[in-house]
Amino acid sequence: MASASHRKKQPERVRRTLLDCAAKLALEQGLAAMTVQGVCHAAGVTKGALFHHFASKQALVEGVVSDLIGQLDAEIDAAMARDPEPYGRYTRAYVDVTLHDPMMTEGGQWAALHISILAEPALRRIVSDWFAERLSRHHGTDGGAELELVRLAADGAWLAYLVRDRPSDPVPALDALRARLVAMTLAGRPGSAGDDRA
Amino acid sequence: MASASHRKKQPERVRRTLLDCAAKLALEQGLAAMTVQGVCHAAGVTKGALFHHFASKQALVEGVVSDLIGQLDAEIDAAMARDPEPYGRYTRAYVDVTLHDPMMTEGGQWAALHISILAEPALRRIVSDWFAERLSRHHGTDGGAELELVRLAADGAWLAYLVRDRPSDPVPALDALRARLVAMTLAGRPGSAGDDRA
DNA sequence: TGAAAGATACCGTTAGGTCGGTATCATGAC
DNA sequence: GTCATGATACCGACCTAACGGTATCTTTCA
Repeated sequence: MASASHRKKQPERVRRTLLDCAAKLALEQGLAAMTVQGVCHAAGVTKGALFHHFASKQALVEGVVSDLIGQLDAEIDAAMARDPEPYGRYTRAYVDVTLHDPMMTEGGQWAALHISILAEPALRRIVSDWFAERLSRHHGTDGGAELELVRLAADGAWLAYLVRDRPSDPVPALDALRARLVAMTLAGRPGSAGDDRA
Repeated sequence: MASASHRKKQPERVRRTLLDCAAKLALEQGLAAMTVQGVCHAAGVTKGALFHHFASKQALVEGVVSDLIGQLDAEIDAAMARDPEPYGRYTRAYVDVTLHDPMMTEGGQWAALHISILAEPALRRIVSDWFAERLSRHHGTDGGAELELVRLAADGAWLAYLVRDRPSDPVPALDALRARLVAMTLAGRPGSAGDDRA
């Protein structure tokens, strides 16, 4: 809040603060409502500083998105590391992370941001590329049709919990759904009975 | 295009034209890029006319959204009327309509608009209410957990085809997925074998 | 001292919205 | 019929505000 003038200069820290504040504002009201003035004010810095660190608003936003995706990426990696079963490992991690409580319940704010991201073509590209890369990387273990169905359902659930802007429902059957989806990934594995993978 | 001044006044027609042009522009470039000036120009009227028919831009946009939802609603009703099997009738119609080719392939333009709609809280409310109403109406025939899963997967597929901004893929396995989802709705019906509805 | 970091003041654009005016329409009286 | 009259439909110039971005000047650090 206080002016950062006659203070010890910490460029990296300011840059991080800018990124964090931008993410926070975007989370609260969506990307469209996020203004550079607002970010500067939240970060206790002036526009001069912001435009010193980021060439444009677009650059700032892309930085935020990359951060977010990196975070998601890391969480998925962590979830995969805890899973002994190779078949469908990525899909399970994906379901686990995207349908994890903090992601959904915490104000449902992630929603606004994610949607805003998808609304902008340039940012959509980033997400799209990440998805494609991740998918091709695990094609060997997660290429089955039933696994794709599971991931689609997870996306749909994410979307559904996103659309209901009434946070009255305390995320009702989310855990049940997650368990069911995880079970589906295991039911289709090679050593299992119902083996109908395409 | 020509000025509608010394012309026979047709308020309803102008209103409709405004709505249609707004929808078209929103489809082409997303809601955020849709400007009242643009709509007026496309409709061959001035801002005075627009703000005479709609109290604000928000009102115009809400009108567009309501129109769109009404259209979707009608398509679903039509699909349901063609379906003899009561169990899961709504879910099948939902899958059929949302994953229908024109909705997806046609320039992928619906995507931009739908996403824009979901990005704005006020509009999200409209969609949310419609969903809730429709769901509660068919709770008797479409309340099963496996049907919910099918609808979620349809939503996920819709989202997936929406995110890929590369229209290079000619909607690959869409028909297969649709068939699979429809089959799932029929497999779980009372007279069938796998009867595990909750 | 000179380059990086940040502040302050300013600009050009563009958007949604307003406002007074004008043309057209629906009436009812005569 | 037609003519006054009030309401509706529409025009078009103007307003205001906020946004992203720039230019320049000051402070801090190595």
